[in-house]
Amino acid sequence: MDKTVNSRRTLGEWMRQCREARQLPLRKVAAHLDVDTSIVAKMEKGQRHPNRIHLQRLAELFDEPFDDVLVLYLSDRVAYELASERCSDDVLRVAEEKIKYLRSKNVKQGELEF
Amino acid sequence: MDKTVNSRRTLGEWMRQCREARQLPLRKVAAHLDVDTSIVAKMEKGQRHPNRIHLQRLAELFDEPFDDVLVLYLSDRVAYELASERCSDDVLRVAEEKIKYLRSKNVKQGELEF
DNA sequence: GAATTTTGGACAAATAATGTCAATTATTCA
DNA sequence: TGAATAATTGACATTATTTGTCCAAAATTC
Repeated sequence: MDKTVNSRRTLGEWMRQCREARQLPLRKVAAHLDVDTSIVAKMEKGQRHPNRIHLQRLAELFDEPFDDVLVLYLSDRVAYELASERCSDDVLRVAEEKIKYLRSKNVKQGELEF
Repeated sequence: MDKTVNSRRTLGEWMRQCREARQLPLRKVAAHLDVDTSIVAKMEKGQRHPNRIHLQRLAELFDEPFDDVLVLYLSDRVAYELASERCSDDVLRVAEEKIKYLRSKNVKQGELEF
């Protein structure tokens, strides 16, 4: 649970730390992701979201398991969405139940349609 | 936590149950929300998301505390987003920490910008 | 079986997200 | 210092996504 990658850090901060640890300029990461430098700068600040392909490339570039990066990414989305809401704890607990519920419902129907 | 409203039910299912309990046609709810009937039908199936104003009107129409409806709504969004991901449990736990982190960061900066 | 209700899809309008570019600011280091 | 490189920022066009309306077809009710 307290994996080094994911604990109390945003995806952007993880990116920046990885990049600086390797002394790479934004340009290099940008080239690897095949986007403009400014996009990477914004990603590191949480102002832009990488897509799945970006995540894969980040994982390979920074030598991190893809799943960990994915968790980092998804939890970012949830966190940014809920950070300004008073009731975020309730939301997370209810969401956990609801996910189970949705899955069981879809298993019953034999189809996945999220 | 296990409030009647929120436990293991989607927002749409809650809407439908409330509506049927009162024997209202979609038309009536639609009028109250000021949208087309088909939108309400889709909301009940989770194919359309109500906005904040809709939530307020739903709360008053079905006589439910607004905050409960809000939790129902937000947890729906999270659940639909994560239901198809393998690692949703990790995501929720990391997200919880991250929310605290984001808040403390923004408190320090003295500004809210989510 | 007529009237009402519900469902679903096509469509246009509104909104949000994405990436490129260029200009400005900051940092590095010779 | 000052030239070169790096980082930040905002404007902009483009693309996706979301939203609601309208309409026609099913389904339900009575």
